Amino acid sequence: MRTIFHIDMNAYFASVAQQANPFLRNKAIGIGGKPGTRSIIAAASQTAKKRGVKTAMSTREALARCPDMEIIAGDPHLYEHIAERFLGIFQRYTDCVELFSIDEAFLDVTAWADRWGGVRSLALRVKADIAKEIGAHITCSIGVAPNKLLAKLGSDMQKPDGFVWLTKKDLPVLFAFSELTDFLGIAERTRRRLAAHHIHTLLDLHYAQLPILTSIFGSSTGLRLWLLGQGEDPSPVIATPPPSKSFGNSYTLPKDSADIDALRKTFFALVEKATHRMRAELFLASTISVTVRYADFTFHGAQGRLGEAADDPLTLFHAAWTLLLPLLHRPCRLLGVHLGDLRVRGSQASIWNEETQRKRVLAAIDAIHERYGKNTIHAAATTGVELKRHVSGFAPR
DNA sequence: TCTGGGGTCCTAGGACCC
DNA sequence: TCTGGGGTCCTAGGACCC
Repeated sequence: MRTIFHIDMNAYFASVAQQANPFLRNKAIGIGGKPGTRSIIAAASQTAKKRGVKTAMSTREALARCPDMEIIAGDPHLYEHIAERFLGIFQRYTDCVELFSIDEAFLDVTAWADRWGGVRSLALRVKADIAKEIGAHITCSIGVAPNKLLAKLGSDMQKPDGFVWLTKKDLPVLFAFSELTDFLGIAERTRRRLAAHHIHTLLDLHYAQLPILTSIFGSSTGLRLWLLGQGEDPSPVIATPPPSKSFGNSYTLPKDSADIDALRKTFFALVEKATHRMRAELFLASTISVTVRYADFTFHGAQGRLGEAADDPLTLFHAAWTLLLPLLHRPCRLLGVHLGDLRVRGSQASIWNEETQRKRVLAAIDAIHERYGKNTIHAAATTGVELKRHVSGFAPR
């Protein structure tokens, strides 16, 4: 039997803001985009939550419910920096820590809990370390269970600053009092599909036959759901983060637009951003995909394979734009680009001067962005003059 | 003046090959 | 005139997570 911790930082982005700025403490704050930018609340303080603000609510609706809520811009670098620090704390207590997201982690403490005086004592130590070293305004909820699925359920059961220890013996009670969607991996669509087959509760799922579930959902998802119905989750805690598989950026326009020139500029900036992040991790992309969300909220996309893996924004932009252009026949709400099928950039020096020169130019652009910010240097292609020539040279597959 | 942005994984269906 | 089946790759889209 394994002993798994799931540690969830409470209202993480909002707590970080309140930890950093004492004036924000005990106030209704929400982390989100500027009002007027069709943004949502990524995190809300406890005070704001009490007033009806929920995570992922549109900023507009949140302000309607809580007019004096202060909207604070997110600070991704700070979140990452603090996440590294609590990762460091967790790693003192076990060698098996999986960072599940920026504010959550799974710990496999099977071999370690006794060494730290047992499960409860270990949980208290972790909480104490966070309070002492990161700040008393950043708290966490800890769920403990024999697998990740139940540990995650446990951390959700008591917020903020919770501690819930679940064992197999608790399953009948859990199944009787939880909703299907309380479990990791079941959201609204799956709930509806299950309901269409007369599976409405966790007990229904518990008694559902595996062949039925696989016939509805396919072998992989069907098996996962069946295991979920048994309270089982064999997935291990994976301590080494897997390499990135894609880099993407998307942007919701302040207003729906069909203005090709304006869309091109916006899109170029997106490709540049994704490319820059990819280059920073020394990858080249072999596939490129684009997405559009229209005013009616439907998504459409296209993808293509590059003749040769690339990492420079111009090549990638020209490829992406060729794919995107046919999709821009009606007003767009969102544009997105994803770079995928990544390969590691080789270190071999090019024998061609032109290639070396190109790489130097790109390195210089990266350095300028790094030092002076993202908007300091742009390709002439954004003016549209050189663009046509390049675009005609690319054939999507 | 409804509904973000970063990801991962899965599935369905078609093309193509043997 | 009819016509299997398996495998792989590719694309598009869906579902889910925080």
